[in-house]
Amino acid sequence: MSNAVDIRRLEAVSEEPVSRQERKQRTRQALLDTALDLLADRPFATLSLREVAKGAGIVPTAFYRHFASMEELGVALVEEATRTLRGMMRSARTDPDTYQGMISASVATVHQFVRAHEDHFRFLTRERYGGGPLARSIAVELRMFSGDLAIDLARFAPLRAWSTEDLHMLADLIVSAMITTTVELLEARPGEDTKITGTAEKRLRLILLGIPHWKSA
Amino acid sequence: MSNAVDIRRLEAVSEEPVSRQERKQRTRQALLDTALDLLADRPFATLSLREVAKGAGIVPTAFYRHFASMEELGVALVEEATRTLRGMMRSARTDPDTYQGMISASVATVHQFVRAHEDHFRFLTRERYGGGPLARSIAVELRMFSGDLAIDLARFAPLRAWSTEDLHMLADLIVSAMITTTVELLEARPGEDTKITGTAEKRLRLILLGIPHWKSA
DNA sequence: GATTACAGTGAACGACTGTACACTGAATAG
DNA sequence: CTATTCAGTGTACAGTCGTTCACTGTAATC
Repeated sequence: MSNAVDIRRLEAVSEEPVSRQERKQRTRQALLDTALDLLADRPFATLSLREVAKGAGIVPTAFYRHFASMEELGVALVEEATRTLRGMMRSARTDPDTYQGMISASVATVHQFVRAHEDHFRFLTRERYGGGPLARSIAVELRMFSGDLAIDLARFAPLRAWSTEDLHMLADLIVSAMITTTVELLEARPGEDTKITGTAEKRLRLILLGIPHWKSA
Repeated sequence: MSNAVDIRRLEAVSEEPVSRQERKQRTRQALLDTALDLLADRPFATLSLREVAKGAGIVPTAFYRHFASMEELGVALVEEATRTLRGMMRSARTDPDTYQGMISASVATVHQFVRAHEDHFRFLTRERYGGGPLARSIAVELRMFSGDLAIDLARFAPLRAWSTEDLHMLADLIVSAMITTTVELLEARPGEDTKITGTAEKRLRLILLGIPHWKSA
């Protein structure tokens, strides 16, 4: 659980001199980590400044040395999580080999990233639809994600003739299918992963099957 | 805004004698309506018992005459909202005419129901991924919804040979596309509706285009 | 070596939270 | 007509909340 803090506190043991900047940055990260921990089973709006501060091992008033408000902490969290998201996008960009190869590679990438950064993805999927100010900035980020995907898709031979509008429609459809998969993975009990990724691949295959027969009207 | 209460309070004007049961049921409904109002821009977990009670025109302690806790109020809200959802499902069940007719009719039904019950759909989409105990019961309800859709789909000629597993995969895909559309409608600025429903129809068309060429794996 | 900058401290505040308890008054039951 | 039921009242209490303010001790600067 929230033991990240205690580990961090051990830095006194290692003999390397820690600059003030480094110390500050570590506390800041401890705040972010604590918040992410607490977010495992609650929406962001229910976090209190005091409990985040306590979890990070500082007194409530010291919180303000790092963020002007909880909302600002939330924005930083969105940035951290979307960095992971962009990393995933970068990993998934692969040479258009076969349809099937591309599908299973993409699903595998999503699977791997979700499992390696569960808290980031949980945060993003939770707060995306949660209302509040974070939802808006996450929506912007997801739109960029979808836009990038549309650009990638445009390079595929069967899609070269598609209008940008249709490409965005397709990209949105793929993204929302992937979000569904992400949520399923986050809610899965152990051992259900292969079933979920299998269904995810089927969904993508079905979508891509329609592409050759598409007429925009 | 939250004037539902005041309207309700006018019942004293109408001369019909109101039984005690009726009065109680009205207050209960006022609590639900107030909560739904407050949920317009905040997650459920941030609602306080006191403000819901105040909005319904009763003192905080009287809240307990109707619900044992806010969570129980939330469960009642899920029931109310899913009643709307089932109503939509019933309306959308139409004779399998043409593909295109079925698609535009379904999208039109979703559009109409979302606009007529924005607060219910906002509540469902927000809390579905919001964590907490409500998310689970909403997930159960959505799975039933998806299951019903799978059964309906099985009646279509091109889908008669499909395995139940594949039918569920297809139903889930359609449901998540529809949820995306719902969220888009709820976030839309006035005038964007036709663009959104247009895209929604395209998404469904693309999905259905793949069906004739499907081979299970 | 003296001075400054600043991350973290600790007490105090007013506002708000859920809930316990004893109550009132009117619709209902006998 | 009397007794009971029960939705709603009002007070009170112990917690938690965000934020204020004056402070301390040490790393960084001159």
